[in-house]
Amino acid sequence: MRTERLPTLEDVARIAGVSRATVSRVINGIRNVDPQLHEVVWDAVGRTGYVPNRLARSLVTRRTGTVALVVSDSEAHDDDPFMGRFFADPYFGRVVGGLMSVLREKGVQLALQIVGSDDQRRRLVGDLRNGQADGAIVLSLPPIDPLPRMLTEGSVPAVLIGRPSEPVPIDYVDLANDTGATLAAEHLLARGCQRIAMISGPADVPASSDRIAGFRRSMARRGHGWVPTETGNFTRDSGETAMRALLAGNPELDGVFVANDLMALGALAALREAGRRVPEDVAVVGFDDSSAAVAASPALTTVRHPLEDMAAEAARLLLARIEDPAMRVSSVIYEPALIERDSA
Amino acid sequence: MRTERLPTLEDVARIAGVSRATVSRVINGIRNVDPQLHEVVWDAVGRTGYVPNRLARSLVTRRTGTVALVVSDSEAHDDDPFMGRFFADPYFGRVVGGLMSVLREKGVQLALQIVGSDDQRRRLVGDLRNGQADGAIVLSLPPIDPLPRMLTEGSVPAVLIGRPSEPVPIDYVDLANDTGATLAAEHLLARGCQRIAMISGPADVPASSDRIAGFRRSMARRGHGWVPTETGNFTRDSGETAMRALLAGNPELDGVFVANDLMALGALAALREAGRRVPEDVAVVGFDDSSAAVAASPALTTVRHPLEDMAAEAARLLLARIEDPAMRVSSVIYEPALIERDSA
DNA sequence: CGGGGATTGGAGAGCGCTTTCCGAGTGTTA
DNA sequence: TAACACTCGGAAAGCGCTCTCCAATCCCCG
Repeated sequence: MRTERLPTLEDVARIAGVSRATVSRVINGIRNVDPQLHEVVWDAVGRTGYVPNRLARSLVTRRTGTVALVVSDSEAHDDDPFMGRFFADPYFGRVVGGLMSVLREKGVQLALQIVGSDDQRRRLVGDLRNGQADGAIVLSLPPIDPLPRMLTEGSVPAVLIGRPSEPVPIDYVDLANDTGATLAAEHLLARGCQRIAMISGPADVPASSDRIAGFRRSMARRGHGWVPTETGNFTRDSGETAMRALLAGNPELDGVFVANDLMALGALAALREAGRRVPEDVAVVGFDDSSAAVAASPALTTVRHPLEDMAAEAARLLLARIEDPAMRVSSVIYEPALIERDSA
Repeated sequence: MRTERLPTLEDVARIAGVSRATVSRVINGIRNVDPQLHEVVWDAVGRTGYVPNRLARSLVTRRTGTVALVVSDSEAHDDDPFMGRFFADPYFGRVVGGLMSVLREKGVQLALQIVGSDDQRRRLVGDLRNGQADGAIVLSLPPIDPLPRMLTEGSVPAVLIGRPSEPVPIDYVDLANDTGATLAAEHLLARGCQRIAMISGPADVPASSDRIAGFRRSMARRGHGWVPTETGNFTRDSGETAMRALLAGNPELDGVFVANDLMALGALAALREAGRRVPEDVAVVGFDDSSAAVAASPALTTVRHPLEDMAAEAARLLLARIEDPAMRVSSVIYEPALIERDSA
């Protein structure tokens, strides 16, 4: 590869017969530059094929036009298949899609960052403070995560998707998970289900515990003080396993709320295997309204989680905070809705 | 937000009582520095909480430690829902997961770039040449895409996932799509299917046309010179529509090869709706072995597309090319395998 | 026709880092 | 002890850009 040097501002300036400063002004549209010169400069830019060097520009402006999408994972179990699962999960894609829908038109780039250890988190915050990116959208996976606090302490503009596990003055967007669970409970009850069980996610992550709490509370209010529950980890297989366990312990069950669609898919398989018809014998309500819900058969009745919208809102919030770091800390909570299909 | 200036190399040097150059050497582990000084410097780094500024470093080293994941789309239909679909598709996540599995341990970042117009492509190539990233992994969606050629002409290290639509001297990884289609054909034939149809993807994208060609060729060799075909666009809904059309024109059909799992899901729905049992009445073979395949009911017999592995290999290839730009252009073709499940 | 204000272009000082080039210090050999 | 080869740290020149000064030019009005 020839190291043919690329044209720089300097080159353009020489060709246009003006100073670097002038070219810079023209390119950035600053101040009134004599229209004649203006044209001469653009002409030179065209002839040289000049492209501004973003790195150099960022170094002085302290702006990169990039935001980081940080996935904060718990300690990596090394050759851990987890991240693979995470990326393949529709969750990740939906978030990226939502973010890009607003970032793209603003010409802002997205840089992906995975941190799995506190050391990596420290390094990340350091880089961010150094202006590696203008801000961060954070997807926090571990039950308790020091990252949000580190970010605020480093005064790095950041927005979480999902509420922080411990109270931290940081912007976030979240779903009213408890309301969603309530919707599911009421639907199951309204259908006439009598023996209702639940397949939950890990009890220690906020989104999951909110769903558990919301579901239990609603059921208790309607006289169901005890809800048989099995815990999964949001994967399809764990849903299948949980459903089998539930069936073994509660053969007479006629309704189940599954804390996400992927697990519901597994549950459906286990039910089919056990010869139960859905929804006739057992009604199933999922959560997320991911693409899996409509792919399932029967199509899943599920709680809609407007993840794309939430991610888009997170992006907007982040952009606003970057613009005005003194902005009041705010959070946006989305209301879920029940999507009725065939499984309940 | 206080603009408390972050410690720089200069500060560390002052505290350690040495010159900037020395600190730089210590930090980058260059040359033998007196072990004593070495320690003094690290101590100063620790005390100040110094973090090197990657931007500044990149500006001089011409290395960013970042590779771009470029999604080259056709002209955006503006408020086009397409990108949303694309990100939500398991395809995107699987690629990201595969890439990260390699990049992560090398400490290389991934920056996401979407280009929808030739203008954006030009700008992208310019930025890349300017060292915005060390190289690019390209996901090319349009039937004919000038990007690969632009990249090679700009001598930007790049690797395509999927072969280029027109011959360009560029590294790529691809799947032997035709072989995959052959696998599907033989399986259907071996099952004893007599009237076999196909739901293909858009005829103008390479991956899709290879599947069509491979399938037709294999069928022809076995005496089936004519294969009823409907074209979809790789979405679930298009698969459903295509299946209906196929059924309408060929009510007696007993086997169908669907060019990806998502469309197969739709086909399954259409078959169910038409009262056909799968696989008893109609055998269905999908393509990709995405998570949708196992989620489907009946679980899809499908052609495995090792996308994660391919993406990982693409990342390795890219890293190698960045290291040695003169490296011979190479391509890696993966062999698909038939995964037998319940639908055929 | 001269002076004040407004407008415009240029010089140059950085942004934070790497790296070449040197000179000074150390050890080795004849 | 002198000559030589090394080793090691520091000074300084950039990487490509922005932006603050400041000087030059222009216009308008008295």
